[in-house]
Amino acid sequence: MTPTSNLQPKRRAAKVIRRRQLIEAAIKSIAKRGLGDTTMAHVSQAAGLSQGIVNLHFDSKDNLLNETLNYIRHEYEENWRNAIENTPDDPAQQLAALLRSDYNKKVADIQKLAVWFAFWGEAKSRPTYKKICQERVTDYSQSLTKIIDQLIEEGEYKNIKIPQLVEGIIAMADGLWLNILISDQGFRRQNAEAVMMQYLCHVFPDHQAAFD
Amino acid sequence: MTPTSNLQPKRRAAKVIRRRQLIEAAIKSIAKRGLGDTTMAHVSQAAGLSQGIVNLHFDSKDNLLNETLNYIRHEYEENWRNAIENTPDDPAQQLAALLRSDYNKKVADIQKLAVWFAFWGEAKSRPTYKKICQERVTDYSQSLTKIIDQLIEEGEYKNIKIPQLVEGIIAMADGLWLNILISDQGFRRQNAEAVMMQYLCHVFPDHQAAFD
DNA sequence: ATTATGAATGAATGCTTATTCATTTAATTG
DNA sequence: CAATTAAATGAATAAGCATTCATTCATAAT
Repeated sequence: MTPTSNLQPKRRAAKVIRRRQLIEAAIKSIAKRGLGDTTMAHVSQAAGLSQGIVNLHFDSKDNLLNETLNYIRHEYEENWRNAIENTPDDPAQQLAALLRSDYNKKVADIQKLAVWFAFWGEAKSRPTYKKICQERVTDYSQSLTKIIDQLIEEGEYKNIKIPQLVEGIIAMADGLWLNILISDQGFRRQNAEAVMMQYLCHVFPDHQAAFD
Repeated sequence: MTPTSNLQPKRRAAKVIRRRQLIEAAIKSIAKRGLGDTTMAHVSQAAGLSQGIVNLHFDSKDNLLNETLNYIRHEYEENWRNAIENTPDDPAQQLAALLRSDYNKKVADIQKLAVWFAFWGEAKSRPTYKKICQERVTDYSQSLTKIIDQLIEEGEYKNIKIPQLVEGIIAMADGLWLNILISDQGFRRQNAEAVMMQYLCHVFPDHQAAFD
């Protein structure tokens, strides 16, 4: 038996809750001050707890940050998988739902975007960050490709290079996040959604109804 | 007369050269270690100079980083303005040239991309970074809009919402940079260019010749 | 009620790092 | 060839920070 499996249910629950609480405090601090200026003291204070608390639950700062990135990645994936599941089994509608999900209040929240960009900014020199960021894209593009395959067959579209279209859509989706993050209040989630939908209208002109 | 204008030519030149040298050392270090792990010692060592040299030429680390961002922003702008100037006065060709310029060896170099993302990652909490990043986009989108206006008139395209198209193109351009940065050797500059050109083909089907 | 165990605290530690500045080196001038 | 001025050095300083751990607090078990 491992030490953790000896814990009583209530205590084990408390541990999970505290970890989430600290991750959310980390997100807040990263959004407020950036990754570079976020200290352990900031995180523990934001959580209303004491200095040593992060080391107690995550061993190190590095580990906390890895888990923070993992957390928003899973939240992101859960969000788009939900969107697909709760949409009728029609390619065009599914495509619209998948891409609209990127501009949900939950995931396109300005704090979460700040965190994504903070980690992307360090990804080149941090293999762990890079890997998690890559995983996010591979899962997403698999689902996206499947839906587009169906839509192209259904609509008998010609001359569409699928991998390039998928890469283009994902690129635009990320770039619109940047626009939301950087622009001063001018560019919002709904705006980003509209830009993406116009793109889809151009590529799939016979299915414009789904993208309005 | 200001103190600097009293300087002899040789020494004044040296000062400018040293500053550029230090900025380039900063770029190298940021690409290698990230913004968060880049220290003054790293920068001065990369430049082959002594500890205090950055403070001598830039006063502070903050200032060096601001100037570094400024530097790549100007390089970026110079690059696309050159591309437009060296292209025949035809909207479709100019559009292609402008967008291809984003994937030049010079500006889409992996080190420079790492620097862009490093600063974007901190932009939310650093007004100076944010401002410079915004300026980059406003200048670019003005030129882009002008060219697209012409192309739409020439081609008599209907139902194109110009501001949204411009935002979409810029978003895709930035997102493709992210793809180059994050993907392990899989996705390269030419690949990104092809994705973008396919997008333009979809939007401007009567001008596909310019985008091949 | 008592004991045992896990959770949380926060002061102390030691390392890292930006910045300073007295000193050295190099170039320019008269 | 001095004398002057600018550029560069690098050891010393001081501030900030992650991490540790002896101690306290809270909860569960007996």
